[in-house]
Amino acid sequence: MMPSNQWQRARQTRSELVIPPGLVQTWITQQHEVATRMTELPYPGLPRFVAAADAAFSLDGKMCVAVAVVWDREKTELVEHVVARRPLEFPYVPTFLSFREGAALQDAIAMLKHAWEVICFDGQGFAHPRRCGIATHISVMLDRPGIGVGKSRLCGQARDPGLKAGAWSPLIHRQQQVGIALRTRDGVKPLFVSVGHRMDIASARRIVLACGRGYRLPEPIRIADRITKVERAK
DNA sequence: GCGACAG
DNA sequence: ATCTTGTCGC
Repeated sequence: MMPSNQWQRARQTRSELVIPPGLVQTWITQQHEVATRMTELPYPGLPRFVAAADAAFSLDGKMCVAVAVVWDREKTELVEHVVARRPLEFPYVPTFLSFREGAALQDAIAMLKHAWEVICFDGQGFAHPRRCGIATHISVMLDRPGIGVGKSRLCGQARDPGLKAGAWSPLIHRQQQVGIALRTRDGVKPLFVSVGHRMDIASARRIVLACGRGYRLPEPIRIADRITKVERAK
């Protein structure tokens, strides 16, 4: 049967993966339901143990390789990292990233033995058309504080923040602030930070900056990203 | 109908 | 995300 959506047709040639007819509608329903359960509240102080989760593909492109780490912000050192693998079932379709990578990421997070207080994700949280990016989706499932850290924008518009590290500007989507564009390093492209769950944007900004070690990405995500590229070869 | 579109 | 060469700047 021919794919019904243009984006599905465009992607399947390269990915070989197809989304069964009707599944997208149930995904949209799930996202609305999960968004309903998200809570926004200030996170007091700064967490000592910050987790992060990131994913990559195996070299043959058939597996999702997920890495979760726990980083000690006070000692600025990695205390744990774990790896989980799952077959890729769906192609990448904008706004449905969590259905492609979410299961593997949750497997990895569940493997962590060390305690953590906040978790950072590579992708949007509230800054999503249905306010349910991967950071919100997984954080709500875990019912733990989470932050979305995107390297690029999914939706909304933001003025370019000042050039100095720490500068930021609100990210607005449909008259609503959904996150911020945050300059984490002088002169480099800003990050798009948004709330995942049990968090507010001021706290998220504070925490992301507190995890910075002079690079664009906060250290826990940068470390997870690096491990991910080593593990995909195995 | 057209353009935009996390990883 | 992944592929992929040289190039610019500290």
